[in-house]
Amino acid sequence: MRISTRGRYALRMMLDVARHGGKDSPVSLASVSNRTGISHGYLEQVAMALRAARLVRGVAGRHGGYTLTESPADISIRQIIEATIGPVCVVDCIDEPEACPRADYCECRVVYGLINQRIGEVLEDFTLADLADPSWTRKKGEAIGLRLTGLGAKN
Amino acid sequence: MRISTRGRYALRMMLDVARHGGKDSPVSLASVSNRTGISHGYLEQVAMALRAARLVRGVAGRHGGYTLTESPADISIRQIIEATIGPVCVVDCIDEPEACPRADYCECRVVYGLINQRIGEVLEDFTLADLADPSWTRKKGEAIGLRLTGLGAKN
DNA sequence: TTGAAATCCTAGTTGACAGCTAGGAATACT
DNA sequence: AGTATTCCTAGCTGTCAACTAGGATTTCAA
Repeated sequence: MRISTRGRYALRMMLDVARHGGKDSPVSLASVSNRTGISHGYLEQVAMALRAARLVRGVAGRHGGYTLTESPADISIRQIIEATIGPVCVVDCIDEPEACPRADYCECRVVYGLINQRIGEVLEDFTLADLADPSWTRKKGEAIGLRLTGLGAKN
Repeated sequence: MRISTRGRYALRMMLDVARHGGKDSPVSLASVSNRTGISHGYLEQVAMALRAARLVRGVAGRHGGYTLTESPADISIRQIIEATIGPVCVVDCIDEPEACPRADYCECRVVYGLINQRIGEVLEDFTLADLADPSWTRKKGEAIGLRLTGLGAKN
């Protein structure tokens, strides 16, 4: 029941690109790496996945880097996560009933389906723009009782 | 983002015990193994975790087995899952801010917290009694668009 | 009192995969 | 020509899920 670092790095990277880049000013992975502390090599792999999903555009060569293909308000967290770690699917039998011979009459599958749906909802409901907005983050953070002292202090 | 087989087996076992056992008629792992197809040896490990969490009581010796310590309506899915795979925690930084130096000002953490909360809610809201009830299962299954033909046909 | 059927407990095995690193293209600006 | 970037593939390593194996202990019944 974990979100892999790959998916989390993708979120960090997208947030960084949203903040430090513009339509015609790509953000280099070297700078993302500096700010986030994620290794350049690993970032490349994450970036490739994001590019394949058309969430970012790569600009090779000097002064190159990555730009968002859409406005942050139009990029859901779900798109970012699924681009890097695949479809949200807590158990194979949800998407592929044939994966489990018990699928046809399995009560547990309903529970897994419910969980899957809820996770999808959260991911779908929020966008990169929400994440980038300190007031949103603070509000939501308080709502679930997270201690967050220095919001937006870095990166 | 997966639910491990360990947790799923626990759910299957508890459902099986709820259905085939009574207060004074324990269900043996051999019979659970026969009905569910889960190996006896692995079931033992799952059962030990459930026992440690006081969800089942073990009765050694001939005609022994396991009984539920409470009525199915009083056992939440969450208790079963957490007994076997630990606390629901999609990312370490939620429960232990010190696990990540960025925790204090990390926007992503809010998203993870939200996801974590929702997962917990589903798990908390439903009980073993719900799962054991075919009408509940059918209703919820339809609500999320799952194809379920032979509900309750086996086990 | 012996044996069968059960839980109880620990240790070891195996394969997969997350999470990287390394190294070398190709590309584009100065 | 040189430098800073993306682009792409291959390999490495440790961890962990998912078992298997084997034995000790408990209980009951013939």
